[in-house]
Amino acid sequence: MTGRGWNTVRDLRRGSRSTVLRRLYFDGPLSRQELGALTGLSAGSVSNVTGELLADGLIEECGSVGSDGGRPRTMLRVAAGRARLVGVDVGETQVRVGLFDLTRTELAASDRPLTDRGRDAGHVAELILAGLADVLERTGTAPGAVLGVGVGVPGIVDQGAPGTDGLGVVVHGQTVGWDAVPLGRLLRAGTALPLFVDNGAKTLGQAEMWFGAGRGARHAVVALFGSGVGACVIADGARYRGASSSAGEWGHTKVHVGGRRCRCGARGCLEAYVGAEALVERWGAAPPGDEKAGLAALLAAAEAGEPAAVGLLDEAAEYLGAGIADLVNLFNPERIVIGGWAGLLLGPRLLPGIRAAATGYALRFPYEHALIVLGTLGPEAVTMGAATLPLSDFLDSGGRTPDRSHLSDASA
Amino acid sequence: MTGRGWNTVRDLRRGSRSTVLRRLYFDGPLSRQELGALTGLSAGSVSNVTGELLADGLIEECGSVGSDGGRPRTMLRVAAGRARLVGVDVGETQVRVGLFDLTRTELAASDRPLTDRGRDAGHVAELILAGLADVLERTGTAPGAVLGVGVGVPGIVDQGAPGTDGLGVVVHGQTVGWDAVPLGRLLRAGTALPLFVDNGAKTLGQAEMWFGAGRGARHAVVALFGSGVGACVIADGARYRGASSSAGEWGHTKVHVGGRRCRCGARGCLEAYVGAEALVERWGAAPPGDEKAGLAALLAAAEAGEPAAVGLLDEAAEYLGAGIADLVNLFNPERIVIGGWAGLLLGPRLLPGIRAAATGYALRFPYEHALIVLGTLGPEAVTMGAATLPLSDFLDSGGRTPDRSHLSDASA
DNA sequence: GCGGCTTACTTCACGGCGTGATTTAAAGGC
DNA sequence: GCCTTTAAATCACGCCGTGAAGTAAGCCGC
Repeated sequence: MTGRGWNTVRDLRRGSRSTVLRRLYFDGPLSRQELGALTGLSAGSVSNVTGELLADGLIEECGSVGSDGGRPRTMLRVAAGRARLVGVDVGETQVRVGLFDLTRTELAASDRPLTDRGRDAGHVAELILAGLADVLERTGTAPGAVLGVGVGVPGIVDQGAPGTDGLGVVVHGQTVGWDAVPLGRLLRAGTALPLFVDNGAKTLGQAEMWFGAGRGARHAVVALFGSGVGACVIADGARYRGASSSAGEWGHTKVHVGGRRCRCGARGCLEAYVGAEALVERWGAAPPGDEKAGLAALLAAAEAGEPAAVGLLDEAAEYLGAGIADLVNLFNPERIVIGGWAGLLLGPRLLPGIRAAATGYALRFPYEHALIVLGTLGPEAVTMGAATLPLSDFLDSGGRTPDRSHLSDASA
Repeated sequence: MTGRGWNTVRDLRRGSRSTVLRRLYFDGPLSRQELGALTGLSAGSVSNVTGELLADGLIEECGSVGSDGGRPRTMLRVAAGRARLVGVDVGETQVRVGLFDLTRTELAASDRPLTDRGRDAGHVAELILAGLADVLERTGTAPGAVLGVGVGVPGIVDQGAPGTDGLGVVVHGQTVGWDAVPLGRLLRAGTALPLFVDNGAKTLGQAEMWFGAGRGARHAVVALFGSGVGACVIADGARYRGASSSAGEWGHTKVHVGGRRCRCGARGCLEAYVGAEALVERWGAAPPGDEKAGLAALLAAAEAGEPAAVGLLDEAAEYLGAGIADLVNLFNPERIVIGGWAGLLLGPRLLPGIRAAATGYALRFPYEHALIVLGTLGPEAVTMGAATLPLSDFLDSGGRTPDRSHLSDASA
């Protein structure tokens, strides 16, 4: 433990650069003037810092707007083309690799279906590396232009010792049969790019917070409703990770002590009642195999008024409302975003029921301060969310382009 | 929004002073040498900062220890007598005001029973102010020597606009019938001292974290088990408050959707199964009136092997274990501390059952990183916890003794 | 179409910061 | 009594953000 690592005047500068860069990234083109008001920096410092960022090519001027008879404001924005980001979604049926510019425009993507070796981590690592090489080559992107590779995976991600550049990352994915898979090491063997690995649900949540329904909230919970149920907690503007990066396992909250058995082994988990897998299984009338098709069929049956389906969905709304009430009581967020592919599908139908149930189950005071909304991003946002991992690092560092000259000849 | 308020070199100094002061406060006497290693500051800066703090009288030298043939280290510690703190516990039957020195030695205390006007906030404010004047007078403490008054109250505390020095504090206490009580304004009318108000459970949790079973943990949850059930969440070393300061309402987590009715109006809350009030009521064999005596009687009956009592407590352990599993899954803490007066009473008996239940209900990975322990502080720690509120402000500010010259003639 | 006005931005002297090298202080060992 | 060892103080240096003063670049009234 070495204090808080905020000791030197140099850190002050890094902080200023980071603040300015973040503002420009999220709040679009801004003049130096506005930047000063927004960041609390003096006009002199803003000039100084923006001058540096301009010289580094990280930001650029983009026109000017008149100002009431005075000198017009020169607008500044992040230079989109300066660097690129890679996001990877390790899903249940495929591995998707996306290449983005800094303003999250997708330049290329590569989908590779998981074969039956899908549970083999080495195979997954190969697919990731192949997809990475593919998108880099197709877009003619030099490895040095890539800020980093963010990977969203199923399961709990143990970040290992800090400062090892992702090398110590270990993944525990009970549902895909990964037990302490050293994904960091597997990937590091094939690329020298900076690596950032996190749980896929968390990267989707991050995307929803940065670009979707969570924008602007400082305290929020993104509830992810898919085959299972998870959550991504944002406390004071930052992902809340907990002691070992596994915070937010909402799906295994107990809603019926001693109740229905869950795939995690315990009884009475929320997931055992409202997870897509559980819903389809409990309905029993869906063609087996394709979970998404099954859930869509369940929804269609409910829309058609079939009592069993209606009852199941009403019950799911009730349980989700109770689960969300727990989140409201415990985290006191200003916003709850319902995302995930199942949330996207069932959300419009379930939302009124969820709100009604949550109203009854949550404490009045925190509930009055919380807004329950549906996510606005589709499932393809997982890659984008994964790409926010290196992006976040980039913004935190104030736009340091790390010295990666060793990459010039190393292949990606 | 004005950036992060960490802009000037002056803030850097404040940060250094704060870091050094915190270290000295929590990790006892330290030499400048050790201080450097622990804070990450260079030897020069440590000398500089400690010199300043010595000149301000905030710290003092206390002997020296030899060092292997070299110049001996001069030890430094916080000067206990330099300033004083007041902590107030607004309980269900009395108001307790405690005066402490900086090292939390209690110099004086004043208990005032709540009359039947206990639900009247104005009356409570009068008792607090009377107790405050009492302890100050008995110890001959000048108001200017008091860093601030921390008050722990039942209910949810809305801090109001920041920077108003507690003036905007409003308390919503459903259980004591307080609806939007402007406690800040009521107290400000009687004292000019800095005010800090928070939920009593949270102040007790803070005390447990600083001086009790939570010491040293960065991520922890203090589960408070009393008449009702609450929790104090510590994320990354700091109290997690949420959007409107009401985070941690663990007692109303749903353990049985649609189950037993809770005093909050909802059904199936944890509190309705394991709160002391609920336990005594469900047992039915206790003399009415005194809840603590009733719970003690229940415990005695269980120790004597009476089946109804044993069953009730076993069930409570099961529910508490499930509730703690929820906390482990959602917050991923490294430690869970069970506190509160009922926790103090029943803890030793319930702990094995709680651990067994939590093992089964929590996910394996986060549970392996979490330790469930009993609190070590008695209920009188609420006042001490309340006193940590001004203390925390003092340490954060790097030991600024705020300019309160206007207090010299103002009575407390 | 020219001087004044308004607004945006840049420049710069200043005080303050932490660092790291150097110097001074204070012990023990021989 | 001198050398070694360790702790702490001192100081020049480079860098920071501020705030005041100066400059750039448009409008407006005449």
